[in-house]
Amino acid sequence: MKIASWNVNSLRVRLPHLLDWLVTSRPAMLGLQETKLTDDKFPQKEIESAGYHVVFAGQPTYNGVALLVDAAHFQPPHNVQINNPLFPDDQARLIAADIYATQGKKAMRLICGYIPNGSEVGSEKFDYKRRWLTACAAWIQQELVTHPRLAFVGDFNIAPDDRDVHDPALWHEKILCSTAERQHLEALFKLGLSDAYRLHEQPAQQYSWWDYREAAFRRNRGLRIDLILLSAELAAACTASGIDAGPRRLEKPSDHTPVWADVRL
DNA sequence: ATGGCTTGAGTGTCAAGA
Repeated sequence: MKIASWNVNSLRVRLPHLLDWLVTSRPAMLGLQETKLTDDKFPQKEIESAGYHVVFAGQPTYNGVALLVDAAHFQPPHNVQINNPLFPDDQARLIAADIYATQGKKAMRLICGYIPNGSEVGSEKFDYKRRWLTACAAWIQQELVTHPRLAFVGDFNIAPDDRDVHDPALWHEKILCSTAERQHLEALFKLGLSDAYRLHEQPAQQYSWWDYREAAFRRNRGLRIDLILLSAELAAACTASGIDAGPRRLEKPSDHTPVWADVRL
């Protein structure tokens, strides 16, 4: 069963890419970020026609997250939580749900997050990112108490270490790569979550995001900032993980590409 | 080099992303 995450950078523009990817990759569960749609404009029918249950939380212009679950194997999401109950936020950045198999067995708690970008180290938005991440860790800690099988997927807007950066010198202590941001990620690891990508051997220089400018994708000047974090129980059941750069090669792509982990459920 | 693309909003041009 494939668990995946994709920052689509406008679901209105990227819907054809998403529908194609659902057919070719058939993820069991998928978290989307940057849908950039209000809920009245969400393409629910198109996604349901592709065989997926979907829940979503949007706002005008920015942010927006969604969870897709394969309707052939799972019930519609239960106990849907939008945003962090410990952190009042007018930005739509988190959605969580309990996922049950059609036979009734609980599969996991699935959380999709669009972590703030932070703009620039030391800026007001950077401060928001840090407060957001502190509250996020407190909430995840609570969630793990009741949900030992937990997957937290999303655009974390943090490259875990220098292996995840095309040019570590260029990005040294810059936004997405600063020590402070990496410590927030470490705090999530200390709660017992693992970066699914690093559970398995991986080719060097694989990234999940490339700037639209200066032919960054062609030159593979990217960062790995889209992650699948698994609780210990799910990490033990993770058989493979990777990044699918295929959608980044299409016409009018998202600047992010899907990341995935295979988990025995 | 603070640009360089892309999106949404909205019709001129800017904010925001990473």
